[in-house]
Amino acid sequence: MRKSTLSNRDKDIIRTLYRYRGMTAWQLAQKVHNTYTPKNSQKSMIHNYLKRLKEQKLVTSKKLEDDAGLGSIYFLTPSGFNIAKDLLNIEIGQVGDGYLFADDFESEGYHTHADLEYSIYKPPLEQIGHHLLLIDTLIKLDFLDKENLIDYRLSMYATREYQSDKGNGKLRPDAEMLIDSSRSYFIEIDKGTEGYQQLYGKFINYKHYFSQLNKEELPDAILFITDEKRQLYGIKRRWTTILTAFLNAMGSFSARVNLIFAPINMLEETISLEMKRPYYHKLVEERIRTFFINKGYSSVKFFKFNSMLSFAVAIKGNKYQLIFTRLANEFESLAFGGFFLFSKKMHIIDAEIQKNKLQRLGLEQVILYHDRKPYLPSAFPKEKWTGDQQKYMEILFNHLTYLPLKNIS
DNA sequence: AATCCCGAGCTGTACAGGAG
DNA sequence: CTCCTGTACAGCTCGGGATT
Repeated sequence: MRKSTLSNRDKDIIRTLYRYRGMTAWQLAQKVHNTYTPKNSQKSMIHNYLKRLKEQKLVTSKKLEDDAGLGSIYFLTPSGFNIAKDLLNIEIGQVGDGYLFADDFESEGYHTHADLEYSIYKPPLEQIGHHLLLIDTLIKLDFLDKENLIDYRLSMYATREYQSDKGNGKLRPDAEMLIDSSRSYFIEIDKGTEGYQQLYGKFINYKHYFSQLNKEELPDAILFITDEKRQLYGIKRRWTTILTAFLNAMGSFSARVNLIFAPINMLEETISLEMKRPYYHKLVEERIRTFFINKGYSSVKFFKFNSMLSFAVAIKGNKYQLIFTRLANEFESLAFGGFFLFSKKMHIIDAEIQKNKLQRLGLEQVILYHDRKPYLPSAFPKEKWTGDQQKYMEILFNHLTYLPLKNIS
């Protein structure tokens, strides 16, 4: 007979279900066996344990509807939930920031887990597909080949309430990710169910939240993750809708906070670019410099407007060329948002440079890319643009050069 | 007290077969 | 076909008790 005490495996499974709320047997096998592709035997072992835990009424499950895939989602019952709190040494009323990485070597006085209510823990059964795509994304992050530290926390910890001049609000991203403990990203799972108006409302909420933060507190980006199927059909159309809603809603924040869109099967290269972005910025400067020196300019200088909006100036005699430059991934917004702000501030920038008795030749845009050429929508839904954006877009497409970051030799 | 032995329970593998 | 259950079993650990 099996004793009623829990084995280490049982405990591991309960802890994992506490951290990730609800998971499929496959996802659980990935985490518990610490491999991205569990073997059949490892999977069947998880089933064995899950069955026993279900008999002990610590775990329950719900069959998935067809649209969310086959199989079941497993999660803790209220009594399993309480046992998990014991196993994780969660004290009554404990507050934790929810970041998972430090969990295994928790230091004195620092807690990752919080004493949550069961109702907050219980996975959202009406949006199972959405939740499972989130868990897939997080597990994929775990198994990335990475030299940088990536940490994340789920929405139950990432939610924040705020007060802005537009009133009180609540921001509830699906998850939040940290690279190297400092660069922060909000993660949104996109099942394609939200239309333009809902997306616009979502970004307006982000804008209100951002508007009451200090500059240093702004995240690097909002990461939109979509499922794999979308890559085959309609990804560009979907991206254009999201991008338009973002640029219309965010105002000047679209020049500071990036919006990055990636189907889950492109997560590796997207995250890999994010990890190396600070390093790549140096390469960008070298690349731009040689590009313009080769075009006959005598020197190239780099500046930042308001300590954030970077641009370059190439000088030839007493004339200069103004250069807007960005490193961009296939689907991201910063090149657009940055260019909008740059266009608005251009007269100030010009006036500053012209103090040195220089005469402007023109404006040129150079967008650098690493793996994939950035996708620039050829047709934006014009009727949705607000203000001067249509005009700026047309300027952007004028004199636009793409440069690969790596020298193609 | 140190050593040895045994068995209970834990862990992992394998396979048959039911349900959908 | 996949997901899941039921079952069998081998290897291993660990603890209790007997033997030295």
